[in-house]
Amino acid sequence: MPDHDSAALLTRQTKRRRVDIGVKRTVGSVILARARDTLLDGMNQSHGVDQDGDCSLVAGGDGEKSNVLRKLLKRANSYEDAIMPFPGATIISQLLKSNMAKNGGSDSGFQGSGNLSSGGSEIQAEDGCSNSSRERDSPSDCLSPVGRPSSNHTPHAPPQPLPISSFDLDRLTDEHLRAKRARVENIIRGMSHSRWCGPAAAIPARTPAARNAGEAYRENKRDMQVGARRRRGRTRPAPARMLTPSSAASAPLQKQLRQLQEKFYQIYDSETEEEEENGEADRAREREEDGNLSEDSVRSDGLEEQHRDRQRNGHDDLAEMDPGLFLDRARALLREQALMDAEMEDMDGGEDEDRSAERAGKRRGGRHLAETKQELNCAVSQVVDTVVKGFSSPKPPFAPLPPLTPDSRFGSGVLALSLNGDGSPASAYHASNQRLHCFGDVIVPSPLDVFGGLSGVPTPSDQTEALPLVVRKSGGGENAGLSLSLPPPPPLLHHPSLHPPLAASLGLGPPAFRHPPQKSMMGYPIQGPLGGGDGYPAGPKDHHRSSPDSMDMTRETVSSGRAMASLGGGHLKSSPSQHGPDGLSLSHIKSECGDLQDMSDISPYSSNITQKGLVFFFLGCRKLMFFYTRYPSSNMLKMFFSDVKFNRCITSQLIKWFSNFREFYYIQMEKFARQAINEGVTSAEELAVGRDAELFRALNMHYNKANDFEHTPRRFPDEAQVAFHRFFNLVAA
DNA sequence: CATAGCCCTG
DNA sequence: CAGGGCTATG
Repeated sequence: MPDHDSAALLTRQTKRRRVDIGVKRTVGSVILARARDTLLDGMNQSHGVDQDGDCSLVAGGDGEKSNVLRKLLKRANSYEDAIMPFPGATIISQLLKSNMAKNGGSDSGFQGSGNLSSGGSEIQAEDGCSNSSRERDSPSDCLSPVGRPSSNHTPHAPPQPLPISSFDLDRLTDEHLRAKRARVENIIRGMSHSRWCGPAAAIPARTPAARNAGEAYRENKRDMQVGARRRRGRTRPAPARMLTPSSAASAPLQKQLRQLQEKFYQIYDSETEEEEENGEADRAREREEDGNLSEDSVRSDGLEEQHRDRQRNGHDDLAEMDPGLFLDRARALLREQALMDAEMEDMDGGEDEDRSAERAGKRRGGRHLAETKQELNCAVSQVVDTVVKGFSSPKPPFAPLPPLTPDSRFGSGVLALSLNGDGSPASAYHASNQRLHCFGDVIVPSPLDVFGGLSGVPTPSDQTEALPLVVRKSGGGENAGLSLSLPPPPPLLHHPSLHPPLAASLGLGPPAFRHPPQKSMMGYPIQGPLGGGDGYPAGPKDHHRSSPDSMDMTRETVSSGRAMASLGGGHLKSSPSQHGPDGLSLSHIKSECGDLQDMSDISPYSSNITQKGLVFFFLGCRKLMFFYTRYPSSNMLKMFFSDVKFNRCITSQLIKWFSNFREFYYIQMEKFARQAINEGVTSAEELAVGRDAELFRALNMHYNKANDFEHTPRRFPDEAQVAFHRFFNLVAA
C-alpha cells in the first residue's frame, strides 16, 4: 500500500478519485500538452492553450474540467492512433500461421480446421442451422442420404443409400434439368420486359445499414436506422460515404441488380423447391463435389426460407434483397448447374448402351443447361461490370481513400477486392485461406486474419454491395469465390482502408495500398476525439500517425499455440468446460439480450456455438486488441470481428469490455504512478516502461495473460510509458 | 432518442 | 467483468 495514501483512502472516494484520475487522462493530457511542447515541435499554439487550461485544471482540479480533461486525455491517449490495430494483424496472422504449423497433423487440420471448426461447431451449428449444418457432411453422406437426419426434410430421399444409382439419378437429373431450363427460359424471356417494383424497393436495399440480406431484412428498421446513425456516428467525420458501393453504384445499377435478382429468384426458388423434392441425392452430390458449395448452401439454407418468405410476400421484398447476396446465390445456382454438367459428363464416361438414349437426352439437357448457365453468367457478369464501372468511374480505382469511415469501408472493401483479383499478394493468401472463412458457423481464421490485416473485415452487416465484385473476382476460383461471397459468415473482403498502414508497414499489401490511403488511414480516428476532430489540432496524433514505421509489427510474434486456442481454437471445443484459463464467458451476451432468438442472428457463432467457446475466443481477442487500441469504436470492432454479427447488444457489450479494459489500464497507470512517487521518483523522465517494467508486466498480465503475444505490439510499451508519464506528472502535481 | 463513454458498485 | 447511473453528443 505504499502507493496509496492509506487504506482508508481507497474507499469510494478514493476509488472515485482514482477513476477521476482516469479522468486525469485528461489531466494526463496536460502532461501530454507539455510533452507535446517538448517532444513535439509544432502545434504549439493550441498546446499553449491547452497547457494553460490544463494547468489551471491541474491546479484547480475541479470537476468542471473533468470533461475537458477527459477529452484532452483521450486525445492524448494517442498510442492507439499510432499503433493502429492493423499492425496487430501481423501478429495475429503470424499467430495463425504458427499455429497452423504447430497443429502439425492438422495443417491439414487447418483446412481441416475449417472443417474442424465447422465440425466442432457443427454440433452447435445444428441448433441454429439444423439441416444446413449437415451440408458439411462427409461424402459418405452422399452415399447414404438416409443417414442424414435432415432426410426427414426430404421425403423423397431414397430409402436405400446407394441404390439411387445411375438410373434414378439420370432420370431425376434429366427432369430436373428440363424443368430448370424451361423456367430459365421463361425468365430470361421475361427479362426484356421485366417490370420494376417501384420506389419501395429502391431504398432499403441500399441503406447504409444494408447488411447481409438475410439479416438486414429481419432487423427492424429501427435497428437499421440505428446502424446508419451509428455509422454516421460521432466518432468520425464521415465524408467517405461516397465510396460506399451503394452510393457509387446507385440507382441504375440497383435496378439492374434487382432485375437480375428477380430473375434469379424465379429460378432459384423453383430450384430449391425442386431440390427438396428430389431429395437429398442431389445435395449429397453437390456436397461431394464441392465443399464450398456446400458451405454456401449451408449458409444459404438459413436464408432461403427468409427469402422464400419474402418472395411470397411480394416482389418488393425481393427487390430489397441485398444484391450481394443475390449474386451470391446466383453463383450458387450456376455452380449447381455446373455440377450437374459435370455429373452428366461423368456418367457419360462409361456405361451400358441401353442408356445411350438417356444420355442423349442428358446431353441435350446439358446443352440447355449450358445455355442457361451462360445466360445467367452473362447477366451476372453484366451486373458485376456495371458495379465495377460504377466504382471505378467516379473515382480512380485506387484513388486515395478518404479517411476511413464506417461507410467508406465498404467501398474500400470493394476496391480491395478488385485489387486482389488482380493477383495481388494478398490474393494468393486469400486463395489459400479464404476457404477457411466460409465454414458456415465457425470461422476461425477470420478474426485472426482480421488482425492480420490480410483479410478485410466487413461485418456481415456491412458486407453488401461488395459481393458483386467478389463474384466477379472469384470468377473461377471456387474457394475464393464462394468463401468471399458467402453472406452470413462474413466473407473476407479486403479492407484497404484498414490495410494500408499495415500493408505499408508489412509490405504485405498490394502496392496500391501503400500510398494514398496511408495518410488518411493513419488519420483515422480510432477513437473519436483522437481523430483531431473537435477542432483540435491533431498535432500529437499526427505525430504518431505519421510514423508508419512505428507500426511495423512484424516483430510481434506469437509464441504459444494457445493463442490459437484462445483466438480461434477455443471455440472449436464444444465442450462447455473448456474455454481457457480465463474461464470467461460470453454467455452473458446471450442472456443479457433476453431475446435469444434475435441473438442467434447475431453471429454465426452465437446461435450455435457454445457460448463459452465464443466467449473465450472473444474475450481473448478483445483483450489482445486492446494492445492496439484503447478506444475501438463499434465500427472498429465490427471490422475486426467480422465473424460476429453485431447487434446492439453485442456491440455495447464489446464496448463495455473495452471500457473495462481501459479502466484497468488507467487504474494501473495511476497506481504505478503513485507508487513511483512514493518511492521518491521526481521526474517522469526517470520512469521508463520497458517490457520488464512492472507496469508493463501488470498490463501484459491482464491483457495478455496467456502470452498470446510473445511480444506485445512494439509500441505498446512506449505508449504505455507516455501515458504513465502523464499520470505520474499528474499525480505528482 | 440512441449511442458511447465514464464512474461506481457489486 | 456486469450492470446501473449519468453525461455528452448527434
